[in-house]
Amino acid sequence: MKKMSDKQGLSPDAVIDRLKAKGISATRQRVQIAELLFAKPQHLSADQVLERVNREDSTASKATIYNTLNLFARKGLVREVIVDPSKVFYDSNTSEHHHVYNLDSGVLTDIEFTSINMAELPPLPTGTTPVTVDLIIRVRESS
Amino acid sequence: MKKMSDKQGLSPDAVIDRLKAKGISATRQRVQIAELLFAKPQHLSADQVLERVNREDSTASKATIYNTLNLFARKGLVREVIVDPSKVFYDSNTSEHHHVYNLDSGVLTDIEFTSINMAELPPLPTGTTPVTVDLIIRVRESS
DNA sequence: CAGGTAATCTGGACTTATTCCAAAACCTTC
DNA sequence: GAAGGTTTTGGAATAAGTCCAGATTACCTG
Ligand SMILES: [Mn+2]
Ligand SMILES: [Mn+2]
Ligand SMILES: [Zn+2]
Ligand SMILES: [Zn+2]
Repeated sequence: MKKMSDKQGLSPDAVIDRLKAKGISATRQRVQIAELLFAKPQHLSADQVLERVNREDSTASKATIYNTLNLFARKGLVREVIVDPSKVFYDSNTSEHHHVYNLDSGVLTDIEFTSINMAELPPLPTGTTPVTVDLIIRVRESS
Repeated sequence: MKKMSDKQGLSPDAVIDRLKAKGISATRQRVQIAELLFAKPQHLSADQVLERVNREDSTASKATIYNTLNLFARKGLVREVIVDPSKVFYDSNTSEHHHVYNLDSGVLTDIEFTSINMAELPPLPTGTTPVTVDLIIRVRESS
């Protein structure tokens, strides 16, 4: 009987393949971080990744967490979401979508790309090409 | 002959009125910061405000710059723009508009609100009300 | 397997935007 | 001009993120 990975999400092998597909060598630390991130679409800060990776048995240092998240972002495995001036969120949902940020709770939620009807981009400053388009709706608890 | 303010922009009195209209008492430091910001629509970091306010004669401390920018933001006189994880921009253009952020140069540019055709907002998480909607297009020099 | 080389990881120091604090300066009112 | 609230201020504190130089690990070749 094949053992499935603990939680839902990709099997370790699938994670390794995903890293290798981007030309990233699959070290122990990288695989662990990737397994955590790719388990489901989610938004985690570097601190949260550090805490969760080290919660169980093995460990990864703070420097490695940052190195790895930056590497993954550069390679397109995660998306950096800049909504809170005090920390960056790393988003394992790499499909096109937008965000709702709850200023009261700090919770970041996805919004379907299609539920926002945006015309094509306006003329950008000359000599520039778009890299990312982010729509962020900040909300408050409507007590 | 009425003396106009140095650069273009509101006269000192107009600035003071604008502060008072928001219930902000017009101290020397606040007026100076407001004069700088309201001179034209622009995007400045706290550091840039500190540097420019203190470049000329009088002074304001770092703590006061932050206090004042946070106060102005809370009162709606400036808009905080979160595009760079390393610093907040304060935007003296309070009309509805969007932003282009040049990742290479760090320059932040306005985009007409109307040039983006957005349908009404999608359903937000229940129990929340929208506060701000920000569209940010990150670009690179297309060398 | 062994040795050599490059890549990766790590603890801890460092940087830096922002906030915090308690004392000083300022304003307004009697 | 004393009282009392508000604002400012220098400097300390906080915390995300980066840097660094020395291990550790991975990979390659024979
Ligand atoms: Mn980064
Ligand atoms: Mn703020
Ligand atoms: Zn997301
Ligand atoms: Zn703007």
